[in-house]
Amino acid sequence: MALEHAILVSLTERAGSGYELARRFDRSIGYFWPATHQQIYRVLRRMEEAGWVKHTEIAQDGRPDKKIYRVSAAGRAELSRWLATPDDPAVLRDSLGVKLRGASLTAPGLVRQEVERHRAEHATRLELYRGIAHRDFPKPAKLHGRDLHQYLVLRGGIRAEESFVAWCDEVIDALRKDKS
Amino acid sequence: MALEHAILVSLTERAGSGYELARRFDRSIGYFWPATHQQIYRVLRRMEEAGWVKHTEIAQDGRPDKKIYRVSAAGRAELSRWLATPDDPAVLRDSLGVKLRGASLTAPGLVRQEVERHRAEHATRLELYRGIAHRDFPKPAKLHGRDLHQYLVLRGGIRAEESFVAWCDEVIDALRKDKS
DNA sequence: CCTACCTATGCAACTGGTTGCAGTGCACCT
DNA sequence: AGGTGCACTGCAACCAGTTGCATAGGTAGG
Repeated sequence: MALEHAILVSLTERAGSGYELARRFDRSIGYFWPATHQQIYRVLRRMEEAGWVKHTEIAQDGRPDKKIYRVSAAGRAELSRWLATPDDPAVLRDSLGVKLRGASLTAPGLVRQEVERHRAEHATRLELYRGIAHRDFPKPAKLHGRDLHQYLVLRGGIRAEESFVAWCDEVIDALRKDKS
Repeated sequence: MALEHAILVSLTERAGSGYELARRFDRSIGYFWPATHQQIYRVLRRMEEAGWVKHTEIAQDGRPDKKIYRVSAAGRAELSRWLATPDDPAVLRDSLGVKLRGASLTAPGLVRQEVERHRAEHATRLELYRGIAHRDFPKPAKLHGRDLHQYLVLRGGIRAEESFVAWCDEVIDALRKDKS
């Protein structure tokens, strides 16, 4: 139920079209709340019906018209309401855990390879996050307000990936030793 | 798409009814792949149609009849196939990140309180996991095969919760300092 | 005695998210 | 000239997961 609110946060920072939102999600919020353009379009329409956003059509030449959405007063109110409402902590859900539990039901080494694959992908994402942190927030101690919040979210991504990679290493190591 | 496979893993370890599976999910696999009894019943029926499991009805007195499911040869084959198929790494999806990004749009301290709440819940879960690890796996260095795999999954949960709690502390600290 | 919870299964309605497809026109590369 | 890819919107079908409810007898506690 937070996609609406993720969109409200993003549109509050800066108005934009569904397409632009999808790009933004790909590049930043989406690292922590993924969404496809389909979903964004659908939710935007629903949000407009609820009166949380309104759009103005912009004709462009050379490329399709676009609809720029901006947050209404009702949308701001809804966002405040949501920010003040506690919600349940997110749960872990990773098929790699299931595979690991079933590891002894297949060829030795097979699941280890899968763990290695995941490790590599998470390490790549970690590097991506670290790059963003380095480029966009070179002096984290000086940050305040919105910039600080954005940085802290990124820190969450970095920590999550770091710990995932470390876990993969522990698993790979243990599986290697177990086989010998 | 892994619920089927989580069930296959669990039923391979030991046959059981839908209800029992739901209990087991609550107590162990479900920490890493949550599922309600509704979903389990529905998926079990689908799996039986696919020929992956079959059930035998057990009449009980005093309590309702139950259907004990066990994995068929086709189910074992499907599980092997799945174990050998790579899948995409799980993505982070936590509304707390969205709230943090919107923190400056509301009263100072409000989002910090929510982070504190989440910290407390994750810390509780961490203690739960540590307790299980301590009780069920007192000598981790000696583990092999299935026990080792189960332990490693638990380690993943412990690491994830540890890193989440540490992140919360970082966030709480930074938000406190920012306000002054 | 009454309430509340446990075992055990299940239906129905809904919400959220994914996948595949479709159309338009420009820009770039070969 | 032809293909790929980007910008921009959207429909339709599907899959996965959640929530609320129903049924039914047993056991434990106030």
